[in-house]
Amino acid sequence: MSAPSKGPHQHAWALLALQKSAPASPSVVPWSPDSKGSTAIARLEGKEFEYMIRQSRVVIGRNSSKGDVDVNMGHNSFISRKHIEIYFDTPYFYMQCNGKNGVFVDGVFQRKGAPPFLLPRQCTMRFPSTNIKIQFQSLVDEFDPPPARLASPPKRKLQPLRISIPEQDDANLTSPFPSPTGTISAANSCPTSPRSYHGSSGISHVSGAALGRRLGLQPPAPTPAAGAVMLSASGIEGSSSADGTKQQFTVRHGGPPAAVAALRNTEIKMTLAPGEEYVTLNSGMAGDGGSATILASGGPATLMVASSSIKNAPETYIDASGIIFDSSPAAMTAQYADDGVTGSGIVLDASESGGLGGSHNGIHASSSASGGLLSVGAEESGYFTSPHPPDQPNSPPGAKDDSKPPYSYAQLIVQAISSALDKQLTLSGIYSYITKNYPYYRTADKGWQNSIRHNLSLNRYFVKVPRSQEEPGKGSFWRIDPPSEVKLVDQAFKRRRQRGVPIFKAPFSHISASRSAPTSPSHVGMSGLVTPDSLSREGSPSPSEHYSHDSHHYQGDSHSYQAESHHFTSENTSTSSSGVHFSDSSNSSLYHEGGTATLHYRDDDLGDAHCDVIAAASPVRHITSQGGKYILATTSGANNVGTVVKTIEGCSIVDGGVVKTVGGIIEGGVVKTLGGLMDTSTGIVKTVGGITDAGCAGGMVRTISGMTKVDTSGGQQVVIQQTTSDQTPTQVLLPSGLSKSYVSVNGEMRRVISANTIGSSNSGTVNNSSGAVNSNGNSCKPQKPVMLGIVSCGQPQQGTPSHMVYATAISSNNGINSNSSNNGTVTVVTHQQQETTFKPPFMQTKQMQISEDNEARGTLTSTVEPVLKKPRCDVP
DNA sequence: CGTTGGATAAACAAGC
DNA sequence: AGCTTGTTTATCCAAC
Repeated sequence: MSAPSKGPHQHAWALLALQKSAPASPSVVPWSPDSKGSTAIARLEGKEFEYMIRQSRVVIGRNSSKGDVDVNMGHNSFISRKHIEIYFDTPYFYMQCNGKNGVFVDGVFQRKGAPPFLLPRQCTMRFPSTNIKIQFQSLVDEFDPPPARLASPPKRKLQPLRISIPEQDDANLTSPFPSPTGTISAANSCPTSPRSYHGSSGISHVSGAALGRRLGLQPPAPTPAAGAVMLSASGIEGSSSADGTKQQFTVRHGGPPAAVAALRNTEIKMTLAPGEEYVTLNSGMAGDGGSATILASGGPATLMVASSSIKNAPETYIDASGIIFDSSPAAMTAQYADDGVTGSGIVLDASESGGLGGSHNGIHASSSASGGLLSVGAEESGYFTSPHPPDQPNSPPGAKDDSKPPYSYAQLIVQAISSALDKQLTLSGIYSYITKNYPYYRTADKGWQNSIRHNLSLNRYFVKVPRSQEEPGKGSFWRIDPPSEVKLVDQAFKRRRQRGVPIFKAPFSHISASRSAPTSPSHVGMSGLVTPDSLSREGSPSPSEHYSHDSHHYQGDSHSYQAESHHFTSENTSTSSSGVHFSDSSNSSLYHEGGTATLHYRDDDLGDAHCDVIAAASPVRHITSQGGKYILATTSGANNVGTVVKTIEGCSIVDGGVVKTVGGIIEGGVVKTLGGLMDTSTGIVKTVGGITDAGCAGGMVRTISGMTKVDTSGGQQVVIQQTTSDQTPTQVLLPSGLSKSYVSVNGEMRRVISANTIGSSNSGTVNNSSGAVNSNGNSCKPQKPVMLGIVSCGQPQQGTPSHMVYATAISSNNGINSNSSNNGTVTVVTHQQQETTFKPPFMQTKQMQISEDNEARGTLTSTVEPVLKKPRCDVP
């Protein structure tokens, strides 16, 4: 190899000649072994320091208990202890990167373990995921380095990543549920459920996350010119024009799908594999940042990101999470047209973390008009600029070895389910996901499957969705309890300590130690997942906690259940390794000080939810993601004073002093939902953590913290028929024709399996004192409603037709119609029949007032805790 | 030490 | 009958 031999054992340093320095340059000095230790041979300059290299080898990194380095870059989790070594090997300087995140040298990424890199006389090194830079300048200029490795960085083609990509064909063959449409599931090509198709045209969906993880090609090296862009969407080969103003990237992929990126003055040419035809980039954030969609169907297409949008929006986020491939070879060109926004560009960030999470962790591209530097993170473990602290790596699924993955079974299940396009999987689908992505389980005996089933049954955040009767297949679908889903997904890839394996010190342990809401169901265990025990065993909230709700403990039996509400504490999640990528093209100081932030999310007495971001010493730049919803805390761009928190969720980016929502929607600085949906056209909150019918507009709230898929055309609505006697179960009445719909019953997904028709004569039992009148004043009495069926806990007991009915649905003013001024009250009533044979687990009433000002004011009162999952019905 | 989180095993039932 | 799916109980272990 052309790289020089390692080590500074040189004997020819005396050959160095005296040099005169340019006036504006640091002094260039002669160097000889005799002068070692006294004469600087190179200079390192950081933002606040200057270091003269006088020895043959310097180590740049961060000090630790294991010792100090020569150049301490401070405590930054993105910098490894011995991140870079620079050594002098006559007559050149070389750089060896040992930092897990690699390093950028003049914008060219150097991965860990790469051969020694011949440093040019002057260059800038930047630590990935940070804006921490070091200028290197050789003071020994007798010999200019040959233009070896830097001669044509844009065209340099590096080794492809070695990624273990499960064989798709094999997967499809072995999948118990091969997609009827040839769907490639979101991130891992894991088998999808029979319903995991979108549309009917055989479109395959591949998330950006998948792209970032799975594609194995070296990103093109950017030019270091002003306004340079860098593309790290893996799977893209790049080339650049000589002047660096135009780059072209061609995506090739034989098996895995391709990545796409859009960059200033950059064409992205995608050559789609057979069977893949077009690609979409979906954008919809950042104010008027607009939507960028590529649809290259059978021919080239161009992504145009209107630069006017760039001008008007400091940051434009392009969510390329849903990249669609179809069925014939095609070429697509994505182009970002720059019409004068100097220095602006688009940062593409193909998040890896939570990559199995599918579309919610897609590619996010941001651009800024303020600077030319673009950082990009289409990240691959150990290769790209990892979002993960070096000490806390997060390997993607698709384990590269057969060792046991560092995830609990519950995490694996969450990974699997969240990877499915429709966020549900059968048991066998879960199996397949695991065996597909973690080879360990291919060879292990079947005990792990038992454990998977055990976890599904035991953990109440896994909810079973029965199939409809006419649907083929065995077993139910499993989902993640919607109120918990965001958190669980966010935690699903956090490595946990392997049993018997010593653990490194968590970089943010001081945050981890702060357990803000120990009684919360969101309590995060070591694996980051809520466990039944944590939900049931823990005691009352500590008085010191800010957790301000009423007691949510049902003390009726040995189980004490916590309310699954919309308040939760992010805890250490926050902060760190959950896979948030922060890309910033500004030249302002940039920090990733996850350790300085504590994120508390709460419902305070006013009913407003907000998160206090407590920044210690440094501006917080990097907080958390919650199920793919990014919360970025930054210093303000203008003057670096104060903390500006940006919450990015779906379609809103909001600056403000506090985080407004976690997973909710903010508009104009006003919290609109607490993780729910809002009709963005009218600003009317539709749900609090729930779902309305599609698009919110004109729809009705269907659930609170649940999900329904209900066609509400025609003004139909869900009606709850509440229990009026011990002999009558609570029923959820749905509009007719909903035999394949979902309803949320106390947070549990249920499919409508009964087509029982209840005549309108039943209206007398509808729990609606006013007769269920919709916004138009018309009767909402359902026409031929479909009875969901008896929603009961466990098996009906002999002689007691319906114990423990947990029906949760919309009652009363259940039609919150955007056309109406009726912001209404959504009342959720769960009724517990009392029987002498067992204790009622709870009687719960939730009220959520959606106020006139469209701010979500979730006031939740619970007399006792709801039993949300796996309730024991046979308690004697 | 007790508690907690998690892994593992196994009994058992229901349904295909 | 055998398998898969799902529930439940029990035990063990390591970390806290």
